[in-house]
Amino acid sequence: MNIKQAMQLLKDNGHKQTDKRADMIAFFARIDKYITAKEVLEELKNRYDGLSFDTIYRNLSLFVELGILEETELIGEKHFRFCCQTSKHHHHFICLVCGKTKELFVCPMIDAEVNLQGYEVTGHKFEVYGKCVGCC
Amino acid sequence: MNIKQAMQLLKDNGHKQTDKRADMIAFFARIDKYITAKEVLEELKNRYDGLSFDTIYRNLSLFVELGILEETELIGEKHFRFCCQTSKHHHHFICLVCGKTKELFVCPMIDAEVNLQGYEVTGHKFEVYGKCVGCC
DNA sequence: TAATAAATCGTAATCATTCTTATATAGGAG
DNA sequence: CTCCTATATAAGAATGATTACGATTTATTA
Repeated sequence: MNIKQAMQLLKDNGHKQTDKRADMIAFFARIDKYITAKEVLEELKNRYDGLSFDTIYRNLSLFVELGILEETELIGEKHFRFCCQTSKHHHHFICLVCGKTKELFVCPMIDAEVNLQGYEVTGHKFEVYGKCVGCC
Repeated sequence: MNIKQAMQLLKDNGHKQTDKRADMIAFFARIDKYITAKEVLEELKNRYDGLSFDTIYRNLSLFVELGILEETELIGEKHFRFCCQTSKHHHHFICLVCGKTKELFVCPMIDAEVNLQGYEVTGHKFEVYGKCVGCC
């Protein structure tokens, strides 16, 4: 994912390209790690006086829905990050201190599905948690 | 994990063996799937008038801490299940309709760790989601 | 430029979970 | 068996994240 693509996705799905959305997307592209809704709010509050968190939350879900952001639950709170550029299927190591990630290209799904005949598989999650090199 | 073991773990760690704890543990052993705190509360409320949800929550975290229960976040809510008898490291397919699980004995961690030199790995999660045979 | 559908604000409401304080109880010491 | 003390519990308030809502504003396009 990149900024242009993301803005285009909004338009293509009948959504408006507002300054706040552009700023949110630019922020995610720049920071490139998992952050909370609160962190997004803090960042944008500087530029937009009286910014409502309803706006942040609504846009976060919209972005996830459109495939602009990916979402995961860390320590009881939703975290979001800009979808990777990498087109190949992969998973993440996630630093629980700073939220930075590292792509992991191993995936056990092919092996797992052999044992799931008759089951309807709708998704899977493989995440490795710890401290990144910078946070150790 | 089994009921006897669980009760013994309480005693060994200086906790009291109350009727409510015994009932919670028995319930988890019997139902054998992922359930929410609310479902535990509903079950025990029949037997204990004026049961506080604080009691449920406190005991749930205690049980997780002692390794009696395992915990995961499904659809924005914590779910708990009795730890499997199986001693071998494994993961789960989880039915998002009924909470039932199926053990999966593939794990990508060995392969993943090769790419995580210099990182401190503290945990990992591999879960497959969908509908079980009974819920399809 | 006007019309309109979508976005935003401000705030209230909700939902799961945790905290607090007073009371009750399990389990060990005597 | 009885008392003592640390632990557990009840009741409800408090918290923190998230969602909902009616009124207002704004981006788009015709």
